[in-house]
Amino acid sequence: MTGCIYIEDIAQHEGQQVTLQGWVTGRRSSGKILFLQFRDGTGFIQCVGGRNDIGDELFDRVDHLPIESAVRVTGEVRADARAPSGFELGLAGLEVVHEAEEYPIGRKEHGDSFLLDHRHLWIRQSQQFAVLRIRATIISAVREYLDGHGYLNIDTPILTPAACEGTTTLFETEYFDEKAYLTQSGQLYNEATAMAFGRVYCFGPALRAEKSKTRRHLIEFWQVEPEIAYATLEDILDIQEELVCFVVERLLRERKPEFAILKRDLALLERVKAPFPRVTYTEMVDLLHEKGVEFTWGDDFGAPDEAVISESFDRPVMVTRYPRGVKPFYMAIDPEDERLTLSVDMLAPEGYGEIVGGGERLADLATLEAAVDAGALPRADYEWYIDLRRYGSVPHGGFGMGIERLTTWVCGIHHIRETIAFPRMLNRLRP
RNA sequence: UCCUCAGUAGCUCAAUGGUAGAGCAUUCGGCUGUUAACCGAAGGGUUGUAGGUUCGAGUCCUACCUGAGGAGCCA
Repeated sequence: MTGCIYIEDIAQHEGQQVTLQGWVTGRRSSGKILFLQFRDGTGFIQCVGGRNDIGDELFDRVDHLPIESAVRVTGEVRADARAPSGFELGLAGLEVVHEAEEYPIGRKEHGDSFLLDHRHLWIRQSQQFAVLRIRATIISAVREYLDGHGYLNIDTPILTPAACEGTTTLFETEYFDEKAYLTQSGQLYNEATAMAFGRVYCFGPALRAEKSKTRRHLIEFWQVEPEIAYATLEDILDIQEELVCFVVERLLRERKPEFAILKRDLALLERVKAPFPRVTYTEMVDLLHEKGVEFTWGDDFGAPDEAVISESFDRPVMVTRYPRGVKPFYMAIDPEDERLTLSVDMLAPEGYGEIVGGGERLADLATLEAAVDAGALPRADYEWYIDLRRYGSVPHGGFGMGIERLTTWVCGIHHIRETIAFPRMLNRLRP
């Protein structure tokens, strides 16, 4: 709209008369002067209006304007230390575009359940604004890194005939005359595209019908999955580390205002620099034992174990070479110890736990065939995947990075549900 | 699926087994620099559902429903 500007550009207009279009997030008045908290989707600003500046009629109307009413405000941009954002708008005029009904979300505390029921409105609130803008920048940075390093984006199907990782529960749907399942991961298809294009990644939703009910789980989550032909486990470690550092660096450059809204301690993020500690699963088991945690070698780390590990480091830690029993059938076997896989999980610091999982894949035909059979997987559905080992099979690997887990950690927030606009959780499909 | 906790006004929560209350929000009034403003007044209730115990149940018991936290599983 001509003549209108956005709050994110407000600093360039100091001293000028501008028009903003957005919504009222709050107001206070003192009879002769009123303060209007205003947002436009790019930021928040306070408008100040005197009764003399805007006239009695408008003053009284604005003084009774419900929260979240849509308005256009016109006035002079002023730098003012008393304003929360450093700038405020000296109100000269205001046009009511739509007067809202009584808004259900107040400025006092609310329960989780109430807020989730009103998620379509909750996302307007400043904390959610900050988290979702940081998420968008994470996605943008991930793509920027991969696109800039020779990776080709090739997305993989959502509807699939079989599980990628046989164990987890699948969402089942009808596919004309047969059953299909919603994807859990693009992993297997990535291996095919990597053999065609060398370096690839897919980015999209993953759906898991797990009855998980924790603050680290979503039924529908987004992940980016790079896959690289000729990559070894060591290569995968380097790439993960570089990618995470790249993303954090860009966030620190571009999203300071959002981190300020979240009151995030940026010193913790500034420490996220290579090299990340690299330790083996077996070494981590020893660490747990040293810390007095009861743990049996061969088990997978539970959430409390991951928390103990990730609290022991001041930056993400990469745990390698998990036992075969806790990793999917397609993981490559460690040539130095066949009880182990060439796998890696990256655990975020501050107790946030796993944000990346990956490693080197099985490249040998006979070993893969045996693994498929041992997993009791339907051979017919995996025949195309096994085929990849017949025509120019090479060492290769990749990883999946969970966008919401990464966002949760980077934002320093408590629950993963706030990192996606409309979270799908157990018992929650709406809104 | 299992364990724990909770459900009372639009929201967040109080209320020894004995008259159902506060703050916020709403409406009205006051206030010229507020930062989740403040001051005064008003309206607002089938205490999640169904049974049971009791002279008397928001409170105790049983079942169910809904939600939250955690476990397992995973990104």
